[in-house]
Amino acid sequence: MSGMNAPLPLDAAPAFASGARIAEIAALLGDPARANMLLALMGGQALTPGELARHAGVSAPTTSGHLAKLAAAGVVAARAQGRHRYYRLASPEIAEVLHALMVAATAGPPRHRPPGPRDGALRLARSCYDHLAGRLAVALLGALEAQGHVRLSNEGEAAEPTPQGREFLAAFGLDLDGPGQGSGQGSRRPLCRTCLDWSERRPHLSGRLGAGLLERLLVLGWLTRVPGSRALTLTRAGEAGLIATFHLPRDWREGAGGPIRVAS
Amino acid sequence: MSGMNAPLPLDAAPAFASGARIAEIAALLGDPARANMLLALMGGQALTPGELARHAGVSAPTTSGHLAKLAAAGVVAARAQGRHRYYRLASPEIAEVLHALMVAATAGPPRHRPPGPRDGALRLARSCYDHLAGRLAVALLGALEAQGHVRLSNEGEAAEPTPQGREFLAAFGLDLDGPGQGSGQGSRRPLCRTCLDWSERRPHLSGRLGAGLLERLLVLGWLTRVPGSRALTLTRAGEAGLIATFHLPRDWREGAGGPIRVAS
DNA sequence: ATGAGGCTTCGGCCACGGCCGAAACATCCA
DNA sequence: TGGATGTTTCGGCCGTGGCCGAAGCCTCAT
Repeated sequence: MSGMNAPLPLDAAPAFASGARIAEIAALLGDPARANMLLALMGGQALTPGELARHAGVSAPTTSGHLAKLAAAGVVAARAQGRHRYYRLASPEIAEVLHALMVAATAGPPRHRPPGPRDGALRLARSCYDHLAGRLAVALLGALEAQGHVRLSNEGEAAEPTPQGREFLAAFGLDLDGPGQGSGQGSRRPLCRTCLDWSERRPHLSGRLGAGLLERLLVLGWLTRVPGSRALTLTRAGEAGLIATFHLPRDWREGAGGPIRVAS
Repeated sequence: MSGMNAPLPLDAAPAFASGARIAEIAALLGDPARANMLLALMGGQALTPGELARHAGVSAPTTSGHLAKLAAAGVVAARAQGRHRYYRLASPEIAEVLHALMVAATAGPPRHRPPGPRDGALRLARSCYDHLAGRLAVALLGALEAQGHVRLSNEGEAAEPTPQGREFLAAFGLDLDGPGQGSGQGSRRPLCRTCLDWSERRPHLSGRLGAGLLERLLVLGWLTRVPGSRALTLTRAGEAGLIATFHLPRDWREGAGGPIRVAS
């Protein structure tokens, strides 16, 4: 055995998940209003009850009640700030659950799935909890791999930065050894993972690396958030920067599914 | 870009998961009775309504109603066989959701988590949907790695069989190029993945390789199922075989958390 | 200080859905 | 052919929980 026997705190208590506790969480995600709120929170930004109420299409009192339940169960966490209360997903584990649900929801039977109006922009670039997703994310991972900064293995299931890649990313402003806000239990969040992009059906980067990359791109102003949506816009400076720095191919908008028309 | 641009059928329809559909699935998992049924099905065996009724602690009519709903939504699938109807989880995607829920349920706040009676046996070896989990699974992966049959990377996030390992596993009776029963949409299930063992907090093998391995171990009689439980028993022949063939360390029962006491 | 905006609490309405017992249906066995 | 076993359908009971409007708080702006 090699490094996999890292000093993980096993003693913590490996009790088994009870059906009751699972049902408790799932039931909270199982209400349309709450599901829409949580889906909005998957954008990664903390949102106020008012914004969440609009997302869910219910009144403020109803929203307040929902949020209280979600917070009590540890699904979301709140942070008071002046006159507002900002809610966010409580942990990466919860984001995992929502992600798995999204995959199952799309992979399922071919029911009627009305393509929403903003789909075009969402498919190009969006935030997924704390990292970048969409065609841009897929293309970016491709570019990183082509440059030898990241090595993919196992049919795209796994990714790992190369030594040269670490240097490159550090120069870009990423601290790969940072704390990485894992959820409790002392479990450190993995540095680099792939996450199946559920619109592109191809992997993109997640984990601490993916999160740091998105943060950096936002700070640089290369990407900007679209208010009230998970969609992200690639600025002109951003596109130029990504092409110059990451060698993003100029035709990245042309994926295997053809170019995406962004609704005007 | 490398092999990651495999011929995946993108045209299939990358519509976005709606809150409604997500809520529909989550609501189905959000009832204690149904959650317990699905947890039982996570054992990987197809079960009859009667068995599921006992697992859930509800009457037969109630169970029947639950199963009808789950089947209609594509969460479970049924197969009639004589006087019995065998139910199983409908897809790996659903198993993924349940797994994420189990992780979230254990990782959450330290609520009271009564350790069940069969915990000891479960922690040693159990089935997880279609592959092996528990301390034995973790030790087995460690042995495979030590023998150079599998290469782990990225903090245990990823695993991949080496050429030598493929040969070894083929000799053991595994067909690594088999179809692999992925769920619809032509998406082929990954060959080899790791899955965080949520009792050991360490990775073990899943994917087609993990599934094939468990199947083979059961066929050989090295592992046997404990009726009415997800627990698996390592037979004397099995332990000897694993030590001889896989070089499983003799003291595999002694994990980082100390030996496990199996309730008598 | 006074008002405005945002959020929460309270009270009450109503529907959805889980639960069971009884009975119908299906399948296998004798 | 009859009876035993497993499964589903039907009917009815009842609790849980989502929803809103009105009113109360709190925080900030004027």
